Formats: sequence, structure tokens, C-alpha cells
Amino acid sequence: MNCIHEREHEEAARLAKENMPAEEDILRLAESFKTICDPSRLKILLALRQGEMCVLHIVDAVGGTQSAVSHQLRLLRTAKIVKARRDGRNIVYALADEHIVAVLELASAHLKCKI
Amino acid sequence: MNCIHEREHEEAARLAKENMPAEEDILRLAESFKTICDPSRLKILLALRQGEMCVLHIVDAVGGTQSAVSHQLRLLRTAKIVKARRDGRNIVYALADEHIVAVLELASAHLKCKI
DNA sequence: ATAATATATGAACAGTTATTCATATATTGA
DNA sequence: TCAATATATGAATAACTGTTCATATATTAT
Repeated sequence: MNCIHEREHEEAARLAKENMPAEEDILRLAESFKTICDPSRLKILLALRQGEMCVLHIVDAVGGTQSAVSHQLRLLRTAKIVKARRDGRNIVYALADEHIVAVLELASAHLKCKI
Repeated sequence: MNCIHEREHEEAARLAKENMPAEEDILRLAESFKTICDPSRLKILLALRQGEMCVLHIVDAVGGTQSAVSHQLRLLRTAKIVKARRDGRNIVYALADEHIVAVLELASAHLKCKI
């Protein structure tokens, strides 16, 4: 390790180690992204921007089988990215908070695509 | 599909289908999140917030082997999340743009953790 | 109670991914 | 040209992930 920018890079590396978040926080952050990195789950989140829906309406909105959507909803719910409440014989799903949509919009700005 | 909120959910589902982004855009968005959902790659991005670094300094900052870091850097570079330039015998890596840091900060706000 | 509807879940399979090890390529200095 | 340094990469393996199929649970209406 003997690069031309020795000074600057060593300083950056030192600061990086000093300010590196706790392993636990990094893992939680990674888990969150893991949860929204699947196209099927992304579709569900994009659909829920239009308002809360029960499972079969989500299936109608995003396509796929009821089973697959249900499995994906469980992951989103466990990660607290969506919330669910029972309403009669339906379970109604909604986005957990507005951070989700903001993250999606920022990422799509990076990609220069409109979502 | 005969739920108690028939009207509202049907309307939401209709809007969701109407406003669903192109499959291609969803896949690109998913790819981006897939790229930053790995703890090792997240660490690299968090480290690069302190400034550009060459590979061995990144290895020093985040730990792991040179080979593993190099593989991860290739994925980040392909996804245009980091950029690389040669400088003498070193390759200097930097965050591609500020969107990345903003996304990380928003997500960590959702998790109520400081990064 | 029973049937119908809505949702969830376990197991299995196919496909993907991160790391390691060994090695290749590229640049510099002697 | 040769040795040293920095970085990249192919192959192999182990672990993980999403979907499907079959079935279970829960709620409501008759």
C-alpha cells in the first residue's frame, strides 16, 4: 500500500474506520434494501402508493399468484416496510411510512427514470 | 374478491395498474437495490463517504480480502454506484453521485439509526 | 354446522450470490 | 528486462432466495 495519494487516502481510510456505523446497523440497513430489491416486492410497494389494499386487490394490481404475493407480503411486513390490519375477512395492507416512497423516488432519480 | 372496501380498493388497484412503471424501469430499480443490499458493499459505500480511495485503502477501511473487495467493487462499478479512475498503478474509487448517500440516509432514518 | 371466501404457510426445487483460492494483467522502478 | 506492487478475474463451492403446489387457518353467510 504505497499509492501516489498516500496522505489523502490514509486520512480517508482512518475517518472511514472511525465513523463506520456499528455492524448491527449495517446489517439492518442491508436487510432493508434486501427486502425491496426484488421486482415483485417493488411492484407491490409501487402499487400501494395509490392507497391501502387487501391481498386479492394487490394480486390484481401487480399480477402473479395469490400465494407468491402473500409470501412477499410476509417479508415486507416482517421488515416493517408495509403494515397490515385485519378488516372482516380481509387483511388490508398499506405502506408503513413515507420514507419508503421517498427512497424509491430518490433511487429512481439516480437512474433518471420516472416511477 | 368481494371485500368490505370493494370501492376504494378497486379504485386503488385500477390506479396502480394505470401508473405502474414499465417493467424495464422496475427491473433497473430492483438491480440498484440488489447492488447495495449486501453488507460488505454497504460498508464500502459508507467508507467512500469520507472521500475517494484506492483499493487497498478501501480494504484497510472495511476489512476482508483484496479479492473479495475487488469483486464487490466491480459490481458497484457496473451498477454505476461508484466510479473508478486509474491513477498511476492505482485505481481510485469514489461514489458516483450524491443520490447514493441520500438514499442511505433516508433508509437509516426509516430504521431510526444513525449512519 | 357447513360451505364459501380470503389469506397464510411448509416443503421442494431452480436459480442466484458472496467468498475463497489461484492466477492473470497492468504499471512502475531498478 | 526483471522484480515488485496493485488490481482484476475465473472457477468452485456453500448459502440464500423466489416461486409453485398443496394445504392450513380464519372469517362470514346460509
